[in-house]
Amino acid sequence: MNSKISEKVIERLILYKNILEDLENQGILNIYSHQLAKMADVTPVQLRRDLMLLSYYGKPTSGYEVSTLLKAIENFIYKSDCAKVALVGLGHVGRAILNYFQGRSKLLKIIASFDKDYEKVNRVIAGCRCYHISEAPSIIKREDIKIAIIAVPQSSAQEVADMLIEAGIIGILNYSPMRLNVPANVYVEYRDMVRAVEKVAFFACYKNQ
Amino acid sequence: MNSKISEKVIERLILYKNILEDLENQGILNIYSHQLAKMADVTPVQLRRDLMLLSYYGKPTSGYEVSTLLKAIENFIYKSDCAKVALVGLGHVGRAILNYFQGRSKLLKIIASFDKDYEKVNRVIAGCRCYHISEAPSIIKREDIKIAIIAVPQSSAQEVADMLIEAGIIGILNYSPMRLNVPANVYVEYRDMVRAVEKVAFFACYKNQ
DNA sequence: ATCACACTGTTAATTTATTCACAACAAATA
DNA sequence: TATTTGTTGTGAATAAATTAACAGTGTGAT
Ligand SMILES: NC(=O)c1ccc[n+]([C@@H]2O[C@H](COP(=O)([O-])OP(=O)(O)OC[C@H]3O[C@@H](n4cnc5c(N)ncnc54)[C@H](O)[C@@H]3O)[C@@H](O)[C@H]2O)c1
Ligand SMILES: NC(=O)c1ccc[n+]([C@@H]2O[C@H](COP(=O)([O-])OP(=O)(O)OC[C@H]3O[C@@H](n4cnc5c(N)ncnc54)[C@H](O)[C@@H]3O)[C@@H](O)[C@H]2O)c1
Repeated sequence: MNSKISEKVIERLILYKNILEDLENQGILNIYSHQLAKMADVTPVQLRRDLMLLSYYGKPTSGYEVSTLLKAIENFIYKSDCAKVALVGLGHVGRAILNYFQGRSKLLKIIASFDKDYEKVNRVIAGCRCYHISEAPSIIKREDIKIAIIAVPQSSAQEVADMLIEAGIIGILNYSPMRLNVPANVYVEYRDMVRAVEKVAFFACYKNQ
Repeated sequence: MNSKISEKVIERLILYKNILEDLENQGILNIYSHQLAKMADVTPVQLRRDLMLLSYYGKPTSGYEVSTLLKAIENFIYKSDCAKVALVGLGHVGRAILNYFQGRSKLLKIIASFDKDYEKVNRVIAGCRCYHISEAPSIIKREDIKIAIIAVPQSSAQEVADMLIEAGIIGILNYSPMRLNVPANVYVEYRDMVRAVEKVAFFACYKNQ
């Protein structure tokens, strides 16, 4: 049917969505492509091109209506069967994530967290209870959770991933530096901050000769 | 001189570097492009193409020598004048970063952290002392720090960025969701985990129809 | 009314990134 | 020695992403 949707377009649409949420909160009703593009650090043409994916149309006179464009993007991006998220590993990173995440996405919710440390089990952080990792398969299946965040040490990441996938997880955000071996239908995104800083350091210097 | 270097190539080179470090620790001396490519989830051709940026050559018989290829990539990626990193904001995220980062990059070191909360000032975490944010300009100038990680609340991110840039920072890794307004010579990378999870959720569902 | 304007949506052109296809090569084998 | 094998490095081809160019359109000024 559709031609393949690229990662970059989706990243940009999600960014536009964020910006539009802010604009809506500020009570701004309409916006032109060049204004929104500036806020997103893209060209106006690219923005308009990206919006072609949606079935949404602005007006040459008043530009885009913030609320309806926002809805159109949400509609395109959000898949309601991927709304529930599990978090594995309640160490430094896991807690930072949990404290930050809840309520920040209109659709996505972390509805369970897991750890192997009994000190952490049964604690409730940001409205989310922590269960022992051994309960993960049954809870993930029962709640039909499809998305997981991995924040366990590198040495446990692969075994945790195997277990999650076995239980039905199809999307993983992996904060450990471990490269995961997963079946083809599972989507994995890696977030290693060391790599991120190295990239920044390279391009910062590169830009300045 | 050279044609422009793309972000994706650099991200991949950094990933190859990581993998090669692991291989070196495992005592593996040589590796073929198809093996390394598999570990990095790229095609062998792409890997070889990427290595064309380096002035490094493998052998048709034994492939690449792990140690020398690693050095070649380090040589290409690491710019010694961007080795020092500052961290601003010692909350949940800041502490997670500090605990994780030190010693994981051969070149980069977080040599100072800053917070406005006097409770945190003078604490030493992972060998890095925390200073009051008001001291940031002088320390950054004195130590000639060029790279910074921002982990303060969204509401303070722009003012912190302005101050850092004024003090000489040219590369920022921004963990707050705030879009920063910066001069053209400053490179900014954004790491918002809500956006990341939303991307994962989209593509996980997309992949599975 | 009509014109100039400022904007959107989209086709076409261009640039960038990836993949294909193969020459060159060194070792192993017959 | 000649041949086969498996690899690298890269020019050429293809695919993907971005940018340019412009037709269409409602608005407000003249
Ligand atoms: N991407 C980043 O920015 C970043 C930053 C810091 C750390 N990290 C990585 O994230 C991961 C977590 O880092 P951290 O600083 O939070 O570590 P941590 O040691 O503070 O926390 C790890 C948690 O995982 C739990 N755990 C360990 N094995 C488990 C298992 N098999 N099942 C369930 N839970 C298990 C531990 O009990 C602990 O609570 C590490 O892999 C680290 O390398 C990433
Ligand atoms: N990218 C992610 O994965 C992720 C995850 C969680 C939080 N966040 C974001 O990262 C930022 C920090 O989150 P957190 O959970 O660590 O928050 P936090 O409240 O735990 O920590 C913020 C820290 O910044 C300090 N601070 C505030 N204003 C400051 C200023 N002007 N100068 C210096 N220090 C200042 C505070 O004293 C505090 O120590 C927030 O913007 C949050 O939105 C990002």
